[in-house]
Amino acid sequence: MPLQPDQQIIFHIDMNSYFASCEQQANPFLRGKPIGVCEHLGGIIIAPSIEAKKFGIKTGCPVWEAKKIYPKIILLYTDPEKYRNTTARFLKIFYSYTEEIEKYSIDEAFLNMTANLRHEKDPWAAAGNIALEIKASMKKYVGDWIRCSVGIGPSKLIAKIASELQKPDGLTIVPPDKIETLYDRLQLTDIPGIAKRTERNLNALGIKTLRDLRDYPQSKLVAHFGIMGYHLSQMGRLRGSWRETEFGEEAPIKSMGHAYTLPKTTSDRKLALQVLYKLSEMVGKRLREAELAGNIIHFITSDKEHDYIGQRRKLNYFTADGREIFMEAAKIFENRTEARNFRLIGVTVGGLAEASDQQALFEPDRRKKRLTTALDKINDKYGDFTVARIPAWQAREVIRDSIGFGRMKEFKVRFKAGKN
DNA sequence: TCTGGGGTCCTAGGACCC
DNA sequence: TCTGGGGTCCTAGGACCC
Repeated sequence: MPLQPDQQIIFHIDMNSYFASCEQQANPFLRGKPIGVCEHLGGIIIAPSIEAKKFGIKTGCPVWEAKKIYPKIILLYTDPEKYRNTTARFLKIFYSYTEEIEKYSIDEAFLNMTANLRHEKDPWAAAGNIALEIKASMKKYVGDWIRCSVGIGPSKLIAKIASELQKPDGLTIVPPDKIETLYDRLQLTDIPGIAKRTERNLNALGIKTLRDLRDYPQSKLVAHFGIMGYHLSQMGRLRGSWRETEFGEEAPIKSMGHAYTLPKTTSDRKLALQVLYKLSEMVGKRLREAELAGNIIHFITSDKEHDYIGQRRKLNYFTADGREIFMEAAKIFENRTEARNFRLIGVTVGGLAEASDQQALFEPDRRKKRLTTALDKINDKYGDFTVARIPAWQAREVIRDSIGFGRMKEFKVRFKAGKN
């Protein structure tokens, strides 16, 4: 039966064990082997390969535990650029089918295929064939080891749920008349938007299954959860999803930040400030590259017990200057004297606007702008932190000592403002 | 050896304004 | 005499996603 005018066919395509697969694609030696991608060895496995998953190593498993489960696991550090390049390649394939794409994350996307299938006699079967075609193209142009699971349904929510049902290398089609069968297969936490916390709250109301949620009076959910109750009720009916955005529109970037987990918890405030300085410069650089500037500085730290302390402050100016970001974040840090032990340090800039729109507020000082541009050029050429400015305040020492911190190069270059 | 790093959205209270 | 009501902005924190 052809599609009704108001019906849609949405694909959700989700890469399997993405970061690990990219590594296996890049290096034949790793193929077919249990590997794990991590940020550092004291951390967690961000992406176990399909082979590692067979041993029971899951995403989020601490590295030491993974080693206990399978001592010969091959560990690799993340290589974001590699993953971004691979993503660009599979998106190119998707765009050859439709412009109506929502990039949901680095390894998944929604495709609105309605227009492609509108005139098919059996659009759902035809959808399956297109999915197989896309998979074949992926194998050919992206690589054998980048496998994906495709979910096809009448809405983003159903498509997303469908793609989860069969992994790896899956294909699951859920036409409208099959939605009902999902209730036998899904738990509350299989619905995107319902995680542990919400599940616990629902359980407290006697809601244990997705059917329970569907049959629970919406008015009672709203009375209990406020607007969330309405969304939960919709989720129980497998309708909508409040996080959905429009197809084809790039969502503007709202915040940009970096965080770093120290190898060990420390109470050394100076070290924490050094980390903060480096992170601030990294954020500033990214903002400038994106031609953005922001006016909200959000500093965050957590201790060994993962107790987070965060504080944000709105500035009366816009900035994309790492040094300014650092000084504002450091002010917040200095005020939070109750934070004594540090494991994680983070800084995020929000309230983003396009730098060109904010020119007057953003860089009132043209000399400073020239300086920033010149510094960026040098650092692009010779590596980050080849040159850095030292602010004339009490943290001068912090920044001076930061040169050489972590991956920074130990260059010290005298640099005068305005001469380049 | 004891849990990443990038984000988004929502809430709720207080300040402030008219 | 015994405390309006609506709106906006700001901020910290919670929950969730990949």
